[in-house]
Amino acid sequence: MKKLTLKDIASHFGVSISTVSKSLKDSSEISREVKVKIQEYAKEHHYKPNRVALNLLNKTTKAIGVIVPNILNYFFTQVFYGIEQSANARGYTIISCISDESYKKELQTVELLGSGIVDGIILSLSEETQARDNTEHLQNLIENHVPMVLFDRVTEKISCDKIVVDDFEAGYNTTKHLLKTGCNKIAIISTIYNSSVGKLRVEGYKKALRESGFNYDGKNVVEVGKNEDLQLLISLLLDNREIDAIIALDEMTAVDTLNILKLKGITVPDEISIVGFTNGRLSKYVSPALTMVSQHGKYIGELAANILVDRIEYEGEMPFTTKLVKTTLIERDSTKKDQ
Amino acid sequence: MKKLTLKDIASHFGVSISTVSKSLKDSSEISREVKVKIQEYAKEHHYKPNRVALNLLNKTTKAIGVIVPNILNYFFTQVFYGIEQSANARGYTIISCISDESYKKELQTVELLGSGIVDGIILSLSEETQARDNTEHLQNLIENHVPMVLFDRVTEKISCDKIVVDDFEAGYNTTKHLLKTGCNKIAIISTIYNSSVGKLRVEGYKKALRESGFNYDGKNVVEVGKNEDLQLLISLLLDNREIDAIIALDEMTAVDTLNILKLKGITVPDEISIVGFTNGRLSKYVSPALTMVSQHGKYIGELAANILVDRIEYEGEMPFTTKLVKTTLIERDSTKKDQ
DNA sequence: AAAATTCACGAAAACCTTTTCGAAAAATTC
DNA sequence: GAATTTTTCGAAAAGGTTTTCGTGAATTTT
Repeated sequence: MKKLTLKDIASHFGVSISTVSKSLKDSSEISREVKVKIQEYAKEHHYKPNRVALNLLNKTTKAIGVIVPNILNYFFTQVFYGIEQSANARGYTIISCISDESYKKELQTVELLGSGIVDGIILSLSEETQARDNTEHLQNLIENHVPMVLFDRVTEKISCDKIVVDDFEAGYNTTKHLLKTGCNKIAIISTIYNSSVGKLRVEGYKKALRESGFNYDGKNVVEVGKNEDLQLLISLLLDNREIDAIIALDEMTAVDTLNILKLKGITVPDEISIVGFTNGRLSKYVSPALTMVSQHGKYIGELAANILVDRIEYEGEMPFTTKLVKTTLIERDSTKKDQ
Repeated sequence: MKKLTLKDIASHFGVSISTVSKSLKDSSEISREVKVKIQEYAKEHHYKPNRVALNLLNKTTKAIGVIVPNILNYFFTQVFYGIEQSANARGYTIISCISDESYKKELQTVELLGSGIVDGIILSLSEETQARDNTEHLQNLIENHVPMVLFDRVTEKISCDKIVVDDFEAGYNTTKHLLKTGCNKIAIISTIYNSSVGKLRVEGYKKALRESGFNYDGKNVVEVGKNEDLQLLISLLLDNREIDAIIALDEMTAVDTLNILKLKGITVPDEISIVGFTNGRLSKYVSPALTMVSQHGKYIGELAANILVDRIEYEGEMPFTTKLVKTTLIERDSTKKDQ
């Protein structure tokens, strides 16, 4: 019933455990005769060395833990895919966990992964963690010398390697682009106003407006909570102020917004332009196809995995780095052409 | 630089390892005085028991391995989400791997996970594995007494717990439904003709046709390879035969088909109806919104995790079960109303 | 034939933790 | 004060593997 161990094989042949171990490693210390019979027996019974024992022995697991807030979000799926690819290429397995945007779950997961079952951790903060600004659990990790890479949703309080999207620039650039196409009454719809990412995009947006001589109007930034009615909020927005462009900070909201505008008989992009964040699978297929900001999720994942493995495998001191990944605007049909 | 162990704490206080271990477990064997000073020291230095050592000791890891062919496919993402939820609720962590539809990668992953780092495995076969019909690696797993649950893409050659979508019935029902709406020149577009799933759907389709007195015409089943041009294949199909409905066996293809038909000036559903498989995020948002077959991915994931954990934790003998999960047709605007 | 070398294997430590059992010291009972 | 109990701690095993070192036997060298 139980798994075959070296000890089992040893007692079967009346030899020592070391002899079996060496035989299976084809060591020259063992006579040909003994080696082959042990090797054959092992192969026949599908012997596999117990990895847990090896992990303990080697003090390394060749695994990295990944904690993402939400796997149903396409950006994170892409990052995850990138991590998996790169980590695998470098001989590491992935242990993946979902924090579900919950601080508690993130905490539990971090504690679990920090207890030796992985060689390092890649993490993007849950929204609740960012809202509470409670990062003690991560500080513990650092003090326990667990290598860590933070991506996308990061915190200044922890010093470690980080990869961030240039969300400030992204907000700035998309706003600039909309201004160039003749829009200047630009609204933002944010579902992530608690996260660093959301705030940075809004800041970039403000800067672009100011630079072009338009003053920033806080009322044009609509915050949508978890169970709030987007349709209602958009109606409210449009009734109260004149709007000629909307920036939606996630893909779902961008698509929803498009549909709501269509329902209201508003033509996109003639009356109102739309730009969304996260270039996922939806935006290409709706009509008009949506202009989106790509954050290059897969690339970020690959980068994160490589940086982490570098740190795990490098013996000496290494300064922490923060990589800034630029976004790309993918122009489709929900915005007017640049003149 | 290294992690704090019981031994370190022991030598710091000049006591034995057992004393430290017991102190941290608040054992009554240890004097209050000694206990508190050790507990405080441990807390201060963020001591965490090494999980790898515990795993070895307990011969259990409280982790389950998940191998899916493709994480970018929404069905698998959903299953994954379900597994994560249920496994977590029962105290298990997930180690997730992607086989990328490759036999080789599946093999490697199975070997890795089978070596003691997880208590059980949940797996859906890669397409290549199914095409080759090579399941030796899974047989080894069984012989090594690693509990396993196969889902969606399964094989008869391995006896273990399985969860399958009733793809035969799904193919049958969608065809029946299309027939009822007045379509009887129904084509199928399959990107998964090598997989059990794809074949079953086509079989169900055949049965429905025969039952209604239409004879099955193999030429109406279009197989689309990885790099083939869908647009071309659809044109070919429509030029050669009269078609009034198309069943697409995955979501991407359904959406693509819709766009191709629109491009050709064919109205959906008046001239041609479309039904797609996998009720993901795309189908709701295209116009007309697509009628889709939902396979209840999240539910399947939850079921898989629960069955696996049951088997892991149950001591005695338990017969293997195969659960058949029924699909649901989600009617939207790409099919005509039932009369 | 004695000395040196090679061969073939076993013992034991190390990785870290928990737990059982034993034992010394302290406290209690008579 | 002697006998008994309680308190408090340590030694050791177990989990599975790898690796270093040691040892006896066989072989080779002189």
